[in-house]
Amino acid sequence: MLRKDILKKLKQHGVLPTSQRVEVAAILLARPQHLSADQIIDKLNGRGSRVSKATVYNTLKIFSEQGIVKELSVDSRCKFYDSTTDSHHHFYHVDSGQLSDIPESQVSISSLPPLPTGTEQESVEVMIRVRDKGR
Amino acid sequence: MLRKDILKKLKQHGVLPTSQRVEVAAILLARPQHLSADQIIDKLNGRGSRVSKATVYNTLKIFSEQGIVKELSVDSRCKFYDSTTDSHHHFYHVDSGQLSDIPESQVSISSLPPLPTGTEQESVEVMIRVRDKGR
DNA sequence: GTCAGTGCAAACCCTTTGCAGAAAG
DNA sequence: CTTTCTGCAAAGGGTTTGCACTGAC
Repeated sequence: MLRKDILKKLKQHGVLPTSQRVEVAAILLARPQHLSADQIIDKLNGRGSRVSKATVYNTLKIFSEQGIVKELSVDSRCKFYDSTTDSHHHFYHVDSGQLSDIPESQVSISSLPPLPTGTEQESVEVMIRVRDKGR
Repeated sequence: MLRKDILKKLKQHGVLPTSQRVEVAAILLARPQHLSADQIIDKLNGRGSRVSKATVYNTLKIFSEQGIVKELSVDSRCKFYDSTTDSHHHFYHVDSGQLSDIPESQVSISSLPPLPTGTEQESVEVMIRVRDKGR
């Protein structure tokens, strides 16, 4: 994603594009991926950017509140931030903790239960947990 | 669940049924439900049981390792322990953080993607996120 | 100038660990 | 008796908060 498009995206979502926010966005939005705050901090350090830990956390919180990224709670140890905000499904590799996307089109659900009274559906997500063969 | 059946269940899973473990099991296995460690501690205190925080955590860890309960990571703030260990699906009420079960039979998935090479399926779980209507 | 964003460290919360004492087989 | 479990307090790891400083409009 080009810097120009990142600036546009942040503004579209009502987020002031400060240099630190653009740096975080440039890493996370580079491709469809799932990164933890920690992984993002490592990547920032790797490219010589100086963004403090707290700012990364604050930025990710703002991004997910504004719908720029999607927060995932798969592992109770840490949150993951998904650069793909559309509804989609995931493989979760339990041995490595690695998440990967499954396009919505590759899963079809033919029946669902009625929703609890007074609620409306926000999303339906399928998680396929996999492990290394023959463990 | 009767105390006698709890003792049996713990033994079946190779867990020594100490009094603290039986107390924790009695609360969690009372009905199909999802409780956090904290909620269990509150309930123990409420009924006047004296089980330390660390012991509750250690006990829950042992229970989930031995398949007596199922550990769920829905909320990154805390783990939930599910008294239903069979494969099943969940509603997640995003406003309240409340989880509820969906029997496996009420969801049918008609197509799934191929698994990543070298992996085997551990489980397929559907999470339906719902929110209060007209928020 | 004013208001929002940043950096740092300290605070926080849930969970795990270490160790001495207690209990189970 | 030996091994395992318990309780407490302290450590741990990820995340959030408070506050002075900096920077944007």
